[in-house]
Amino acid sequence: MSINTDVRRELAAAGCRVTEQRLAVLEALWRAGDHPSAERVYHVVRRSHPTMSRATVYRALELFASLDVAGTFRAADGVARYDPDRTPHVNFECAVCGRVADVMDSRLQALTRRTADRAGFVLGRQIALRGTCRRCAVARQNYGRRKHDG
Amino acid sequence: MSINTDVRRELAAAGCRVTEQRLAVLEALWRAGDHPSAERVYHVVRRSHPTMSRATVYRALELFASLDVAGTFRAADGVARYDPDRTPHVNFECAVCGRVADVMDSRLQALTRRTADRAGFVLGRQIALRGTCRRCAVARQNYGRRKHDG
DNA sequence: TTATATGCAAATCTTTTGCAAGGAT
DNA sequence: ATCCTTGCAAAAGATTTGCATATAA
Repeated sequence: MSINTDVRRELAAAGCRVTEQRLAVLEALWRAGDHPSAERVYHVVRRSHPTMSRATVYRALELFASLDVAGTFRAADGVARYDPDRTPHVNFECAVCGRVADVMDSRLQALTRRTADRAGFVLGRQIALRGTCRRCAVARQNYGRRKHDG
Repeated sequence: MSINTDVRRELAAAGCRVTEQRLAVLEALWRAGDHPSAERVYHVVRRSHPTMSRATVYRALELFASLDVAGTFRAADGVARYDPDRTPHVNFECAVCGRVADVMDSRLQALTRRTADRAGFVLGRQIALRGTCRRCAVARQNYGRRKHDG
């Protein structure tokens, strides 16, 4: 049971058609590596499907996200990012540079889910935490408090 | 020492000028209530300053965020939100409707910060967790798995 | 006085949408 | 045969930017 097979099943269950384009977007999402934007997926998919349009890529990614075949979140710059990895894990997102670190920590996951539950929230498979990566934190320490650069 | 005074100091320390507009945006940010967008702050500030431009509001909010006078994050819809509350707390953000629940949980905060530290991340005063609020989770259960609505 | 901030309008950038043609079931 | 998808181009919506003018320090 490949991912491909799983997705075919998901699509069928949702009454959606299995098209060449959707499968290509899915593959590109995996190939694209680390939490790619729609634009990045578009460029990767273009290598094998030079005529595919942006609209199709955007629509496929949105469909995958709605079916929970892919995860999605907005980076600090407002651009949507997609994540094909549906294993439960914690994402630390850097609010400055956008870098994302995947962390498996079952204790954090358990406590987080319990607290969310008390607050009336349900967390998805991916738990997202926004912060600043050490590199950006250091850079900010050195230059940040001096002067706002207009 | 009012917030106003604090911000005057912050601005001065950064070499930025204290203007009528910036103070008005700050006040509107507090008045606007729950995690407003720039557009919302603009409308609130307009009530007292009918000639102020959107650009000024956007610039002021960005400045406040960069000085850590306000918190900022992107809602699921890609729109920037601002938060004047700089007390350490956890924000649960609903990825579907955008609702945000503020939670004070020192144990979660402590564990989260410790884990972040191990992953090479520094968390800000606000820790953001993305999930689905119960209302949206229930709605999804009822309608979600049926058919993707084009 | 002098660098910084504002207002306006235009530009930019991501994402969405209407519609006719193509394709899956 | 039917209804979903695609591609294209235009639209939409948020945010940013260039520039002349106004203003805080």
